[in-house]
Amino acid sequence: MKDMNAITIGVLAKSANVGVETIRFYERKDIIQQPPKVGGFRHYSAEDVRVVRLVKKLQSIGFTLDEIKEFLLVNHCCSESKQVIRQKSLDKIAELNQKIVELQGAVNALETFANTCGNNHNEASSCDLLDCFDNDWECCS
Amino acid sequence: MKDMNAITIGVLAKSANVGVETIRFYERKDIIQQPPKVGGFRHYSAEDVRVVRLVKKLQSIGFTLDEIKEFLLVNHCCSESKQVIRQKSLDKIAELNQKIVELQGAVNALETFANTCGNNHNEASSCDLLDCFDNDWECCS
DNA sequence: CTTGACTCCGTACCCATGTACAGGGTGTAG
DNA sequence: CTACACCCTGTACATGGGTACGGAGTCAAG
Repeated sequence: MKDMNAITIGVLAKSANVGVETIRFYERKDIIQQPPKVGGFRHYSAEDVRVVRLVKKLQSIGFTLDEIKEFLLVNHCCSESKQVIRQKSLDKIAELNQKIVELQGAVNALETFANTCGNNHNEASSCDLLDCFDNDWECCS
Repeated sequence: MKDMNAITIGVLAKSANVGVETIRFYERKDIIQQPPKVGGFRHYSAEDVRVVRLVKKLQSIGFTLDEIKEFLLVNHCCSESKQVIRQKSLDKIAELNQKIVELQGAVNALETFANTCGNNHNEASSCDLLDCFDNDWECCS
């Protein structure tokens, strides 16, 4: 008798909007734990869906899979480990804030570019990408 | 008689903070133009330094090399092409603004995490990454 | 004229992050 | 029973963005 509410790998993949192969890939890489198997099939919990979604979220804000692995590993651990991950969080916050500044600079540069260059038909406009981006904001990596 | 101020590939690489191989790689990929050669050696201009730096800047704010290539190609072109790149700039601005919002959400989540979880010695603290990130902000990719 | 730092080209290799089979098993609906 | 959708393991391939290496040429200083 099959539990129709069972979260199989396909269901998990769909819920987290990734491919089935990606889930298996994450398990091979120890980013997520392989769940217990029922009849040879992986049997996930609702929490696993949240975990995979978190992985994608962290990835989209610039974490590598290795960093994500570390965060997830330490997350459920004892408090001395938590101090480690707390520091990493603070570092990451600084990094993200730096990135936000950088992106804001890029938005400004692109706006200048779009306004002064693409917006008119003056072929001799002196503005080009180099000039628009040649301000004093720096890229961080 | 060698011009000691000549910008060789090594000088360019150092000025732009990349490897020599990276420059050659960019030339193979037509991201930057191969400069005239003097005695068989590539001979760059000051503008080339700006170009390579721009490439790294654009890359760091999320452009792929293909996108960068396109931007650089169209940049010096006639005005109908400029309308194309102008639209692409506007699209990119929207994308970056979206990313800024996302990063800001991430900063908030990480701050919550750092404050409520790593900051005390309460092992039973219910807070974990999942909870901190489980708000309604979405990741865009 | 030799040595050392630099360059050339071409090709092969590397890492991160997946994606795609091949060849098989399982479970339920018709 | 058979078809079908799904799952398994293992391995190979793909893509973006470099990085390294072999074997050879160039130049200026000692």
